[in-house]
Amino acid sequence: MNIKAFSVLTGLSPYTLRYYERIGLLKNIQRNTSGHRTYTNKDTDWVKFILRLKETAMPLENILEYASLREQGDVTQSDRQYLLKEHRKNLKSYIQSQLEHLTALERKIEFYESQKVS
Amino acid sequence: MNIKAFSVLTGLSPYTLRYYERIGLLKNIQRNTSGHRTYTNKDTDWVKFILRLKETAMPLENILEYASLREQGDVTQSDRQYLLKEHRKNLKSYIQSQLEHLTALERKIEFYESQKVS
DNA sequence: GTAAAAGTTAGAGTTAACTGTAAGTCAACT
DNA sequence: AGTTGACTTACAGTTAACTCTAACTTTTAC
Repeated sequence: MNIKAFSVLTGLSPYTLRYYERIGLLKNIQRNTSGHRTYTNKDTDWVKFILRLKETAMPLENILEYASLREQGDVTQSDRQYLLKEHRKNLKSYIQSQLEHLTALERKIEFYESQKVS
Repeated sequence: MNIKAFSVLTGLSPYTLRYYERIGLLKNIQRNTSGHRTYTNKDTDWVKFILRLKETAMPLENILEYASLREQGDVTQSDRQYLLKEHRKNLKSYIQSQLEHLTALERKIEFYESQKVS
C-alpha cells in the first residue's frame, strides 16, 4: 500500500508518516522499485499502537524508547512490559484526575443553573 | 501577594503568569505603588479554574473565550454554562476513550506476561 | 548605604510535533 | 507521448505554550 492509502488508513498525513520515519518511530519501511514507500499490515498494527500511546498523552520521545526496545527483538520483552506497566500506572492516575475535573465541572454547571431566573 | 508567592501558590512560573496576563487570560491584576503586581484570593480562584480547564486539555484559546465572557459580567452566565456543558460532553467522551486505551494496555501487558518463561 | 535578590518591559528564543516548499522523479490516464 | 497528479528528499516554516534575555527599577538583608 502506498503512502496515501496508508495515510487514509491510519489518519496520519503523509507529512507525518515521513516525519515519524525520519525520527525513527517507523523503521524498515519497504520501497518499491521506484523508491516509493510501501506499507504492510504489520506497519498498520505498529502505527495503531503508536497512536494508542500518543492518545494517552505519551510524548513521541517515550514512544521512541519503546520503539527502540522493540527493534532489539525478543530479549527486550520484559523491558517493554515494564514500560507499559509504568504507563498504565500513569494512565490510571491521569484518568482519576480527569474524573475529578469532571466532577468539579458538574458542580460549576450546577452553580450556573442555580443562578438562573433569579 | 507578589508574583513569586502567587507563582508558588498556583504552580505557574512568573514567566507564565505574565504571559497569561499578556494574552488576556488574567485581567485587571492590581499593582502596588511601585508598579509590581499584587495578586488577590479572587485571582487565585480564577487561576485554579483556568488550570482545571487546561488540565482537561482545553486549549488556552478556548479558555480565553470563557475568560472574555466572564469579563462581560453576569449577562453572559448562560453562555458560559453552555461552554462548560460542551466541555463536559467532550471530557466525558475523552475519559471514555482513555478507559478504552487502558483496557488495551492491560491486554498488551497480559500478552507480554504470557510470553514469559516460554 | 550598598549589594543581592526580585520586580518591570519588550522582544527574542525554545520545544514538540508537525506542516509546507522546492526541485526533481514516477505513475496513470487519455 | 504528454500532462496531471502522486511520489521522493532536504530543509524551512508554523503553532501553541511557554521561557529566557537585556536593560532597568525596587525591595530586602546585612
